[in-house]
Amino acid sequence: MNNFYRKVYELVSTVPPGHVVTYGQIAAALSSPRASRMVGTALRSLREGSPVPWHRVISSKGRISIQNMDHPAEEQANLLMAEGIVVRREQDAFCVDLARHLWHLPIQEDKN
DNA sequence: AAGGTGACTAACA
DNA sequence: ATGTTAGCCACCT
Repeated sequence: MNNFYRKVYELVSTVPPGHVVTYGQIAAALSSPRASRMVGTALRSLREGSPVPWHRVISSKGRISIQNMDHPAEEQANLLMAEGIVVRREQDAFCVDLARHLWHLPIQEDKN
């Protein structure tokens, strides 16, 4: 099934406020650890009114790697900080304290 | 229909 | 240590 996007959205939606997940985590949960780019692509296609907490998804190094002009990294950083997430300002990008806020994704049932 | 493009990652040089 | 390269695979031209 091509519900890849939908799965991504559902998975991201399970992340509670105050926590973050990485693209790789989601990709791995969808059984393709290296398909993390697809996760980013999926989030990129989200519209403004989307219920999906896209801002809780960051790179494996805890950096905000967003490249969407409509929603600059600074805005994502603000959204995260509004949830109590510790966001540090780096030279290039913002950095989230993974050890502190990384969320453990719900375990996926094994395939039939 | 076929090929290019990524809001990524991990492995190499 | 930083810079490149290859793999991923659904979506867009």
